[in-house]
Amino acid sequence: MNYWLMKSEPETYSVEAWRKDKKTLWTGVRNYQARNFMTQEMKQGDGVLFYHSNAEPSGVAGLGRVSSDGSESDPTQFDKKSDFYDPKATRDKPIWGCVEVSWLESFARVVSLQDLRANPKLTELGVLKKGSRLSILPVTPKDFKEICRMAGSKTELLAKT
DNA sequence: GCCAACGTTGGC
DNA sequence: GCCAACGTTGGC
Repeated sequence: MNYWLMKSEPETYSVEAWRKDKKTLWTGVRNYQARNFMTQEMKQGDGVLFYHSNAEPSGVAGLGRVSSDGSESDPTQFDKKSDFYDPKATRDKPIWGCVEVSWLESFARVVSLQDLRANPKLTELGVLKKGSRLSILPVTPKDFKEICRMAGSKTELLAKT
C-alpha cells in the first residue's frame, strides 16, 4: 500500500465537491510523470491526501483512497469540447490515464503549507521542495501518518503494519 | 499580479 | 540532440 498527495485548485474542484460526489475520476492530468504514477503505481486502497493549491490557505484539506486499479483511461482526452482534449489520443491508443479516488474525510481545519513547513518531521515531503509543481506526489507512510495526526483525522487508514 | 521553477515544443 | 522560446504551476 502506497500513499499519495494529489493537488487541486479548490475553485476547480474542492474537497467539499469531492465529499458530495463521494468519488471522482482524477481527469485532466497532462503531465507524464503524474500520469505514470496513476497508471503504473497507484493501486486500489492506496491512501490519498487531497491538497488545495492556489487556495487561502493552500494545504492538505482532506483524505481519501484510490478506488480503482489505475487502468482507466481519461475520457476528457477524447472530448473535443473539453479543455483537456488531445487530438493525438484515440480510443484504441489512449494517451492519458487516470484513477478513481473516493472521499473519506474533509479535515475540520486545513493543514496549511505553513504548518507543513513548520513541522521538522516532514523534511522529505515533496510538496515542500522548491519548485515542486507535480500535481501528484508520493508520500511516505510516516509523513502520511504525521499529516493525518496534524489534521486531527479520525480516519484510520494505515492500521495494519 | 509577479515571478521562479519547471515541462514542452520546435528550429536547427 | 541541443537549447531558446514559450506556456504553466503555484506560492507569495
